[in-house]
Amino acid sequence: MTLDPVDVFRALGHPSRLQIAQALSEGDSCVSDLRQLVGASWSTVSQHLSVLKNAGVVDCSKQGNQVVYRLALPCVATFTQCLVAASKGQKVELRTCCS
Amino acid sequence: MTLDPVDVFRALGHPSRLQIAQALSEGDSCVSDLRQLVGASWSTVSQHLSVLKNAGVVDCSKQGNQVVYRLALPCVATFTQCLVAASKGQKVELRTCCS
DNA sequence: CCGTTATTTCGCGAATCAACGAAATATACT
DNA sequence: AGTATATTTCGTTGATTCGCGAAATAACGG
Repeated sequence: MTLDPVDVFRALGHPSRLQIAQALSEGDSCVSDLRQLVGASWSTVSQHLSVLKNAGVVDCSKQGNQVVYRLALPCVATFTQCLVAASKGQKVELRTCCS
Repeated sequence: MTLDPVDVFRALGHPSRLQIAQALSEGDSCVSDLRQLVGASWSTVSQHLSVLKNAGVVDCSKQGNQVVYRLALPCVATFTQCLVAASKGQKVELRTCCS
């Protein structure tokens, strides 16, 4: 859990992992929901979540018999929105980053 | 030059490339300056610049016999600052992103 | 045109990453 | 304890990335 900026970028530099981060920006999720979202095997999704967690992008807690993941770096959501907007040629003003 | 968010993250997910992006946020540079900065061979630096350019993070123009690179996505600088601050446990308010 | 400087492209071996099934671990329920 | 569900870890195999030297390109000055 080093929170090295390079690790954050590398963690998000994969379609499934970015998709997971974007989903978590809308609310916490358990692994099965995320598994359905990205459409990969349990082990693959778990590995992706591990990468995101080690980079400090997400963290998790156990609730009952399932593990709930949440976005630990909200600025990732705003930055990604910014990139998505930029890819459509739009300009975006973002008030806050990092919380 | 797809400007796919995943490509942006992947491009920045390498120490040398992030270093280049951060340097360019302070001002434009030619390739030799960037080569000295990251301390790699010409071919390696050129390849890194190519990755950044294809992702839409930087662009370049020829001035005389040298190629000058500039940061095409200013929000990368603010987001990276945000991550650096977060890694030190600080909170940061950023007014604007993307321009 | 020729040499020089600046940069990119090519090709390759070494290292890292990705995805998955199988096995292991954890937790809850009975 | 024993079973079922949820998730992670392990081992492997194929794909991708990294870094570099050598060769190719581009632009300038003589």
